[in-house]
Amino acid sequence: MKNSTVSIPFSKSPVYLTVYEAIKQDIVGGRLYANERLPSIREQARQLCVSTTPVETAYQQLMAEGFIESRPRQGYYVATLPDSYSRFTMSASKTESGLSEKDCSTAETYAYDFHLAKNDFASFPVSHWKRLLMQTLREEYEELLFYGDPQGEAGLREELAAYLYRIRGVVCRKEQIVIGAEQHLLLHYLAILLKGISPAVAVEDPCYPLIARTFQAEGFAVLTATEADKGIDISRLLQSSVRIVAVAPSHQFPGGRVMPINERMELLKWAKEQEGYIIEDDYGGELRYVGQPVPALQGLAPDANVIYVGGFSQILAPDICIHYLVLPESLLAPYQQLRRRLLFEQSSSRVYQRTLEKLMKQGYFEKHVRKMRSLYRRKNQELAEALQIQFHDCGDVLNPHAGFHLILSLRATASEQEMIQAAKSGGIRVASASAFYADQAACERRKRKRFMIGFGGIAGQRIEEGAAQLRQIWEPYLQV
Amino acid sequence: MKNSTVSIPFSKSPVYLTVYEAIKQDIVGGRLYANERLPSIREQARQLCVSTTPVETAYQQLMAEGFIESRPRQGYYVATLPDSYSRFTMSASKTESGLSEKDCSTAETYAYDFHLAKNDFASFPVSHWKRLLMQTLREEYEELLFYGDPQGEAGLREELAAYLYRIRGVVCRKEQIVIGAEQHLLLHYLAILLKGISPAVAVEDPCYPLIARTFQAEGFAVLTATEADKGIDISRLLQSSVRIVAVAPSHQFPGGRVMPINERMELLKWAKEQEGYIIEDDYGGELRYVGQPVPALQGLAPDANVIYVGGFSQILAPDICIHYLVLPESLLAPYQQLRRRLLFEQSSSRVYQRTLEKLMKQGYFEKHVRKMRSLYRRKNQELAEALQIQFHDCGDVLNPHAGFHLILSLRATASEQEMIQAAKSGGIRVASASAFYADQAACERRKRKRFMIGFGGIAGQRIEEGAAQLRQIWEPYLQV
DNA sequence: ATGGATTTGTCCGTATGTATG
DNA sequence: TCATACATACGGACAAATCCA
Repeated sequence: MKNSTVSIPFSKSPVYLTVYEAIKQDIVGGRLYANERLPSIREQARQLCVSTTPVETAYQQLMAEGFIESRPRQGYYVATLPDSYSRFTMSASKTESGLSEKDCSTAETYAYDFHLAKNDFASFPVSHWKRLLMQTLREEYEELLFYGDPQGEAGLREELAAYLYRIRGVVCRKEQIVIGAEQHLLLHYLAILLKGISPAVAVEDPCYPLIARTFQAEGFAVLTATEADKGIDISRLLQSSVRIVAVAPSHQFPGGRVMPINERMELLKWAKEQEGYIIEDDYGGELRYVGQPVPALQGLAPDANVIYVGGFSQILAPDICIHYLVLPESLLAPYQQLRRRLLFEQSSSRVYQRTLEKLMKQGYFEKHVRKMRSLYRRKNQELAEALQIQFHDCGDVLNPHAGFHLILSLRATASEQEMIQAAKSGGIRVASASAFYADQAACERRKRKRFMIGFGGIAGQRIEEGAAQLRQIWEPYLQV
Repeated sequence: MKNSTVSIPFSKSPVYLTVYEAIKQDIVGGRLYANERLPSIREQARQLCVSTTPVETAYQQLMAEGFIESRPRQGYYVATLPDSYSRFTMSASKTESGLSEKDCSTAETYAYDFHLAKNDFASFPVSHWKRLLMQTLREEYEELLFYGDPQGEAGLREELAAYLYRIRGVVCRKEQIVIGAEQHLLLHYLAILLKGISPAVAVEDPCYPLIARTFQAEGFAVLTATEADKGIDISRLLQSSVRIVAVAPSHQFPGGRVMPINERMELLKWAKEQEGYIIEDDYGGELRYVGQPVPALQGLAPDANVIYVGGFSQILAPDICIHYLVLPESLLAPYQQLRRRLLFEQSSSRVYQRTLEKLMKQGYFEKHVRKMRSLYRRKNQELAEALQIQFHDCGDVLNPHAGFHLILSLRATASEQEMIQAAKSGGIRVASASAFYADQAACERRKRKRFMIGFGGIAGQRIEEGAAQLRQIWEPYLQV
């Protein structure tokens, strides 16, 4: 019988762990062979000059992990390990890989940042939110620590249903609303729910690609339901077997086109006759700067198969992590089934949900929406005017009526990518609109280049300067 | 030219909205035909005895929504609507449907609730959490209102990597960690990432069905990698073409089996040789009541293709909504690609992430884990003893070493469902273990029925009573 | 056919009551 | 309390289309 090499150095960690580690390493390192007998607990304890307790604990732990086994009244024996062990050494490879994190950080700084996602979250009603948040923590926290309604807090859904009716003309019961922490997640549920409907989904051209990508990942084919920049082509839908259409009727991306009422009606008629489904993307539908917000498609036919999609990330702040679906009655039972099948839980914080409910109930949310609307209206107008002045001789500002950006259409000789790079070199961030069109080649051929100029992230006073700077940088490329 | 039926009643709402609504209803109701000319702004204003402005505003809004069109210097004309309009009347159908909400509420009350999901969240370190949360709100809120790192806050991931190394033996860099608000969501990402690897995934028998269901929804076939209650059968894996295996090595569900080291080694060897992937579900891996927590499989071979899955819902509270994956290096680039393709955002609140980071950095989290462990250890032991006393003549308590529940194995004449119903009638909630086995028929045939008895949601003092009550209720079914 | 008067959509400066901070 | 901002409403100016003597 060979002695194991255990010895106890000075150490802060408990004795039994030291013993455990030492024997484990002996086994791993091949210094103790399979089926070899370990010293008995008493003997080991004597050798190490400790009591039997830590040795026994160490042996228990080793046994629990399968390193050794106990043969009652015989002793502890080393278990049989595959000989390939040494291949998997604990190489604590904490070295940095070459993987850059540039996509993660938004640390790049621009003198003039006309990016889209950069919204004016600074106008978030911080003080009210904090106060209501603390109130929730104070008054309801015990209850909220436990699992809640997987579909979302009933109170919030009730408040939301009322809000959607008042401001967006959406007609629904709170039972139709599904709360979730992320857009893709909710659309993923939806894609699964609609899997039996048709193998393809139709989207607008152009459009924000989120819905298309999510459905694509779920195995759907994607086709366009429109000619570029035109309305929905019903005959096209009828020719194909597609029975799911995704639209953004109150603010098509990126151009901001509003779907006219007759197109809405035709789409609803199509859905009714073909038993099709309409996904209504209404992100930012509250923000319209000319006249009233255009009521949602869903409200025209509350009993039709329209799924309304919205959220609070843009209008309030991303930290809220609350988005929602409004499901038609026909999808309620399937959704409940799906939930039980996939075993998902609510992904949004109950505390945040309750706080948001208070914010809405007490009217602060609607106030905030109005404030945002007027703030953005001003910036939108300033930007439109500044661009008009700078580029009136070679282009136009399109549809500056809603959203967080507008479209600058220019007669130019260079490609959009070249011009964006030039702007970037000059410290200005703008984006191309072409990326969102189905036919990239057609965009290339177009004489008129289109850029998305966001006004969310830039200070009002810097808009005019930024526009002038942009004109100067782009001067060589423009066709006056 | 026909007069429209607009009239202005006493009303709180603005004139222009009244006019807008009236004309809209006239068009919708068919009282105004397509291409019909509306009264000019001035004429309409005269008739209504208002100024031109509200009329003009109303017309603008109607135009924006596509109900009417303007022919400059000629007049406004009603647009062409599909004749099917009347079918889509604004039926404000706010009636209650028969749809019950029973699945949503957890309102059912039991005298003795031995349910699993009901944890002792009451021991959540509320005061520390609140304090740190407020600190975050005070000091970092402006920054946190904007979009953050889509993979999760770097600071939290760093802290988490250190914690996982200390407590679970997981070896990883923060770049490998992906934060998300929900288990299914993260597993959904993972399923897409692994789509090219193999068309099937192998799971343990029994196991918690979350991973299987998620992968199934993503189109994977699911097969079992074990005989019921046995270890992973490598030859079985080799026979099939499966190259993805999901396991819970530190605490198999529901029995609590710990995967012995040689099985771990063989599994890792299999993964290396077959270029397979191992998904290590480590929910509740921190909670072991006998000896130390068993280190994670991932740490045995940090450079192998092991995906470690964990979260804070069970150990802290569901409200946190923070879960995580630890990806192997081979999946980092594919993950970044996926993120750009699917355009998903971070689904967990940045404020919560930062607060959790502080909770961990300042040691409160580990303190909490230790507290939970000793609390659950006590309750676990009390329950095990109580059940042992009550049922020693007709069954056993299996493996009461970890997790939030233990298994009561009983010789009984009735089916598990019958007995659960009987318990329910007596005000006691317990669950069946059979639901988690692949072969349901085999479970039926088994003489020994298995129940999952949770101790999370029940007060320590009520355990003994509850066990006695349960014995009394089940008396008729037992085979002594 | 024609030129002037009228009507039209469109744009703009201003006033008022209400809400906000 | 007071100053400010906003939504709403008023009335007029302009240029293009239309009508009519």
